[in-house]
Amino acid sequence: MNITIYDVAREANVSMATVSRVVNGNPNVKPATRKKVNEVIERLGYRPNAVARGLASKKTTTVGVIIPDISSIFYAELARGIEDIATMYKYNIILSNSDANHDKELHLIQTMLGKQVDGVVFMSSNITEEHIEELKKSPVPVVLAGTVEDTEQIPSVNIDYKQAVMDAVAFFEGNGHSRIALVTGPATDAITRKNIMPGYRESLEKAGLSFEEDYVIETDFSYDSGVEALSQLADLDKRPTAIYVSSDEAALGIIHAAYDRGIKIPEELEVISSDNTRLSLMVRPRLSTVVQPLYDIGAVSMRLLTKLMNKEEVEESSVILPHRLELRGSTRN
Amino acid sequence: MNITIYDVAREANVSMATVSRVVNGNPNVKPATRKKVNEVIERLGYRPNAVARGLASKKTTTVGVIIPDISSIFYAELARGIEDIATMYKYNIILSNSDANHDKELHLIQTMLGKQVDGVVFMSSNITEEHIEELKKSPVPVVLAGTVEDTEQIPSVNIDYKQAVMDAVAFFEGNGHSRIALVTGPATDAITRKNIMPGYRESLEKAGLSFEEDYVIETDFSYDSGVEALSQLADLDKRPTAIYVSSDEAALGIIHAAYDRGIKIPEELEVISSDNTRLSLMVRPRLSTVVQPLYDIGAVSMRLLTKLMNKEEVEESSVILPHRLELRGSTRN
DNA sequence: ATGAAAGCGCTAACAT
DNA sequence: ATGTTAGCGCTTTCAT
Repeated sequence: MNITIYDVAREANVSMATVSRVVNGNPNVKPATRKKVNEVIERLGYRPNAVARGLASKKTTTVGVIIPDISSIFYAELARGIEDIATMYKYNIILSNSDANHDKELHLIQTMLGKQVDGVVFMSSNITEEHIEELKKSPVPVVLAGTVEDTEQIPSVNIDYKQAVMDAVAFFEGNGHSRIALVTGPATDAITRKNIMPGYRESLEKAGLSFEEDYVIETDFSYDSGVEALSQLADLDKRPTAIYVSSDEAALGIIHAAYDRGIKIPEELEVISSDNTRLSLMVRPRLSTVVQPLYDIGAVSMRLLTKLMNKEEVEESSVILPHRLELRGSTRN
Repeated sequence: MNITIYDVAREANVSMATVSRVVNGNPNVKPATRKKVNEVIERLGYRPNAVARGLASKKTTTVGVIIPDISSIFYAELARGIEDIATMYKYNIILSNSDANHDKELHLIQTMLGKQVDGVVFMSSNITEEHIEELKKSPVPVVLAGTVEDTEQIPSVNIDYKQAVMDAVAFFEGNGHSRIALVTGPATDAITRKNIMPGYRESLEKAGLSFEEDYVIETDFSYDSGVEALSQLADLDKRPTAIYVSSDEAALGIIHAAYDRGIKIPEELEVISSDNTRLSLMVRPRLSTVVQPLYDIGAVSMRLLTKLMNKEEVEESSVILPHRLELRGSTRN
């Protein structure tokens, strides 16, 4: 049997209410009493039971984090930002991988709510109506991190993904390219579908360039799919001279596949990647990238969630963080 | 106010005990009753309160995971293994980053135990006596994942790190090298100190090679420190012709720094790395590595923990998983 | 400043 | 097969 507040109360000759006050830093305790109680706590090695506390107070100081895959470098950085801010505000995190699976996501939401989390940070590559309905029904606040949801019914933190692509394509155009390819994520990825693709088409149009079906390759963001993408692109009659890739890992695949084929980067092919994970520095030439502040997206999401949990007013619940182009060796600058 | 078991009981004209039985799949319920109760549960959208359940049953189906840094590729893979098996056994995970900080680790253990986790998976680069004492005092089982603790007082899952180095050095020796360098982690890293270093020295001795102070470089496992390590090594009068690196990320730094200096790999310099994270495939030439089954270490740790939590007998609580050498482009095979 | 007592929502005997 | 009841270890009024 563990030491309870009751044991402490008895040993210290006070009521459990007083022990509770001491433990919770309630000022209405005589210093002498406080001291005595603290001594007993120390001596007995009393450790408050957070579950009992949670039941009585209806607060668990725990937030749920639903993430597609923690072993992905991209999401791991987001998660780190989330966790750091959570810790700062004395929250713990229940972390679960969804593998971007629709049903798992829905199920995890239920599990988290069942565990009485005080809030949820939700990451997904594709939010459906069903998700939104579920999330809106949540008795505790939910924040989407790096996850788009057009209707803006759920608070979220993102960058302007569309503008990011447009910046990259504009850069390519400025460098005189007319054959600009796009290596994206899968069509199931909402950001790909709703932001990247439209941004790409729009900027081509703006530049007076025609859209070429062949210049768009869908990947699963992986290194291997990047390798494969380059090989498709390189085999084209009119091989593209610039590629925007929406994941660093795939970009590494592209760089290496180009290397294997003797295609010189950036002389014969310029590459701009997205994300700017540490991976972008772990390749030669180093990747020019759109800087997505992943850690910050996580951190700001969690910060926003703390405000929501605290019922503070938030001026804007759809936060757009700034992005920028970081030019390194994979482009001619 | 949320729907409680009591609301369901009233609506279904049964006692709360029956509702509890239905929810928990207790067979002692008439099918008709079960059906009725389930309908009410569905209609009311009843969701059991895990906190109340935890208080009453003294089980939270939650385990604590203390990890140095989830954004490190190495640990993220371990974490994924842990989480997958946890999910398989219906546990959730409270995940916290310790930054390998001694006090934070100790504090996190307390926090987790306060939250009444049913068990803990602990990862650390350096376990002290104090850790062991704390961990032994834990009322719930603890398993160390990828974390060495000589006294074997705490169950753990690892590979034979010493033998791994020795295998690598033996391979180098077989390839005719006599100038074999070691790029390790920091001296604060227990595996470095107690396994890697002794393994390195021992295999040199075995091979009749003398130990050269200059051939050992400590890093913080990072890419940049790998770059720096190579530059130190390359500047030596007797430049080493083979390097064993105990982290993939640092190994990439080494490969690229060598490339920048025009040192040909594997012709002029052979490199074997550790870990075998996906990083090892994201570089040219691809890294030959000691395969550390990171995901499996995590998975087996969690599996072991479930047995311990379940009070099952475990034959061996210090599990050593097999490792092997995977030879790729960074060595002459 | 301190204590008494009523829950929080559930599980787990124990009855029936 | 179902109901009754006593906790689980706290927080939180409400008294004093």
